[in-house]
Order: sequence, then structure tokens, then C-alpha cells
Amino acid sequence: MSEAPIPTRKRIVDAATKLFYAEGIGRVSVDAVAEKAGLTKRTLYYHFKSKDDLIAAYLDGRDQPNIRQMSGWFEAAEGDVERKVEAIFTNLARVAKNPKWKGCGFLRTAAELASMPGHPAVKAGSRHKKNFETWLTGELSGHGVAEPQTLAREIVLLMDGAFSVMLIHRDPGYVEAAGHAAATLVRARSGRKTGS
Amino acid sequence: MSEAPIPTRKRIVDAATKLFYAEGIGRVSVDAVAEKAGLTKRTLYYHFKSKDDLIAAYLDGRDQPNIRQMSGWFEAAEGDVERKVEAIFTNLARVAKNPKWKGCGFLRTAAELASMPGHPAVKAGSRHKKNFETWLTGELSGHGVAEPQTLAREIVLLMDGAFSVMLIHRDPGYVEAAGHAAATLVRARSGRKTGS
DNA sequence: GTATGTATATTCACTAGTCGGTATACTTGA
DNA sequence: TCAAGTATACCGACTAGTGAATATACATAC
Repeated sequence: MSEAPIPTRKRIVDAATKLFYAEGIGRVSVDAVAEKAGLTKRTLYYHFKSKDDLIAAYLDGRDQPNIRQMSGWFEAAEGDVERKVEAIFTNLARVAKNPKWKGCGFLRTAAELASMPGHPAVKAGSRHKKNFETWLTGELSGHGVAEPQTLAREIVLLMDGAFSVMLIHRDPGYVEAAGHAAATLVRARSGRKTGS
Repeated sequence: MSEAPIPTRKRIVDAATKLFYAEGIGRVSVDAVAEKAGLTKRTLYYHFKSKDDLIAAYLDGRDQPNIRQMSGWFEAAEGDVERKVEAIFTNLARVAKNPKWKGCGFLRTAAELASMPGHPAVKAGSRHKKNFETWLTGELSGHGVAEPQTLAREIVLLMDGAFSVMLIHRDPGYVEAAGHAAATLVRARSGRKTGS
């Protein structure tokens, strides 16, 4: 009763999530995922028709948890919308110090699949980023910011830039710099009605 | 006399550059590079001690050409510094429409090597990004912008964000949005002496 | 000028292992 | 009895890297 038997499929996705995020999709074999999930490769291929499908499932499973984390930081922050936006970056800079942190799984996967634009995993990444942008637009709009759609996109660009640059320099100062830039952009659209 | 025989090492790096950029470092075998260069793998290993070294050489070779392209766009643009900065993004959006365009090779390589932070290729990428940031700082400073160092870093973040997001959405609108955000940040630091 | 020594540059053939994916058979629960 | 799920064992293709031999160029010695 209390021992809910974790479904095989979920065990596989959980194992794939840990390995793919930690090492990158290209450096993790299907055998490794099966072993981590505690079953054989044949069983994995019973539940997923290909590695590509498994990669897409991995990213689809990260969509909502990721957005929940960001929105949690946003809501927990005190102050006006400018402070709330900056809080996302502050928290990001904090967790990025953990050696287990390896950037954004969606962006890294898209980078690995740059030569396969239509790949299902890239599409999953695109959906996630759109979802996040839409959520942020709504928050900005609710706080009376001018041109929330444009601003949300600019903030997304700064955030994804911070993710990417961090993988090169490993310097959280870049995340904080992105947070300040985002705050500057929010300020430029607060109080005023339009910018140009 | 006029027939300068292209050195073997350069032929190898040229072949590696084309393949690594087009497919990603993990999807290109050493055999494939050797074949493209028109020699055997054993010869390649005579000139490079490992694939990792070859990857680093590929990125080192892209440092100056990349910066020259950016500075070329900057210098060719007419108008004030705000327009010149935006011109970089406008040109970027243009070339990004070419199907051969696969984002920033430095960022993509760093993403693939996220689990190996000290990798020589990641260091090469870090050097390049620093070089670009330094160049941009100098240009901004020369145009009398306040806090050129901070602004340069913010623009770099927007640019690298645009590179990364483009690989997910394949929508040049994001590059243009990044250009507008960069222009907004430049404007916030023009005419004034400081921002905070 | 021609024989010999030596460093550079290149090739063929190979190792030992990994890759994604599958054919076949077995177990288990309804 | 039968279908869903799992296991063993295997496939052909590919992987980074290497051993041993060889070709080429250019010295120096005679």
C-alpha cells in the first residue's frame, strides 16, 4: 500500500535525466541509462522506441519543474517587479556554484543537436522556452510593466546568455551581471508607458 | 613559387573546423577529419597528440577571425555607438538565416564539454570570449560611454543568449530583440555619467 | 658527387572496446 | 491461454588511439 511501485517508464526517465544532464546526451549510452535504472537495455527499448525519443522524454519531464523553480524564486522575492526579476538571477547565481550544476539542459541539448534542427528534443526545448517566456510575460503584465512581451523576451535572452557563458567562464559574476542588466531593462519600462 | 603548398597541419585544422562546426565535436570522428583532410588518421595523430588537442586547435584558430568579423560590422555601421552596437546584431540575424549557420562554435563546444570544465577547448573558448569582451570594452570606452566594462559584459550576455536561443527556436527575431535590448542598455549609459 | 646518417612525415593494419539496436526466449499475472 | 514485460546474448558499425614499417628531405663525410 505505502510501497508505491515506481513505474518502469518513470524509473528509466529518472535515470536518463540524471545521466543526460550530468554528462550530456552524446556522452551517455543507452546501456548506461538502463544500468542506472536497474534493468536491461532490451526493457528500455520496450518502453522507448529510440534514444532520440528518450532524450525528448527527458526534456519534456523537466519543463514544469524548471518553471516551478523559477516562479518560486520570483514569488518569494520581496519588493517591486524589478527586484523580483533580479531575484531569479540571484538564485541562479547561487545554485550555479554547486559543482553538479551544468547549465540549462534544454540549451545544452539544443547545442549538441545543432545539426538536427527538427529533432524532437529540440522541439521539446523550444516548447519549454516558450512556456517560460509566456509565464514571465504574464507576471510582468500583472505588475503593470510597459511592453511586457518585449521585455520578457529580453530577459529570457539575458538568462540564456548567462547559462551559456557560465559554462565557458564558470564565473557567477556573469549571472549577476545579467541580473543587473535585466533590472535596468525593467526600470526602463516601469513608470513610463513606452520607450520609443 | 606561386604554388604555396598548404602545410599538413593547417589542412587538418581546416578540415576539423568545417566538420566540428557543422556537426559538433562529439559527432565527428577523427577518421572523418583525416579523410576530409586527405590523409590517414595516423598522420593526423603525428601532428596532434589527441582529439581533445585538435578540438582546442580548432577553436584557437577561430578566435581572431571571429573578432575581425564583429569589429568589421561595428566599424562599417554609420551613426553613434548605439547604432554601431545594434549593427552587430543586425548582421548576426542576417547570417543566421543561412542554413549552414549553427550558432557559436565556442559556446556549442563548451556545452558539449560541460562535464569537463578544465578541458583545453573550454579554456580556448574562455580566452576568445574574454578577448571579445575586452575589444568591445575598448570601443565603448572610446565612444565615451559610462561604465564601458559593465556595459560590454551585458552586451556579451545578450549576444551569447541570442546565439543559444537561436539554436532552439531558429527564429532570427530573437537576435533582433537582443539587438534592441543592447541598444536600450547603451542608451541608458550615454549622456549620463553613471547609472546607480 | 656520392655514400651514409638522421629527423620529419606518412602509410597500412591493427587493438580493444563502445555504440544503438534487435532476435529470441523466459517469466509472471490475469 | 495469452499478452505484457523482462532477460540473455548477440549484431554490424563505429570509436580513439597505436605499432611497425616506410618514404622523403637534407645534412655531413669522404
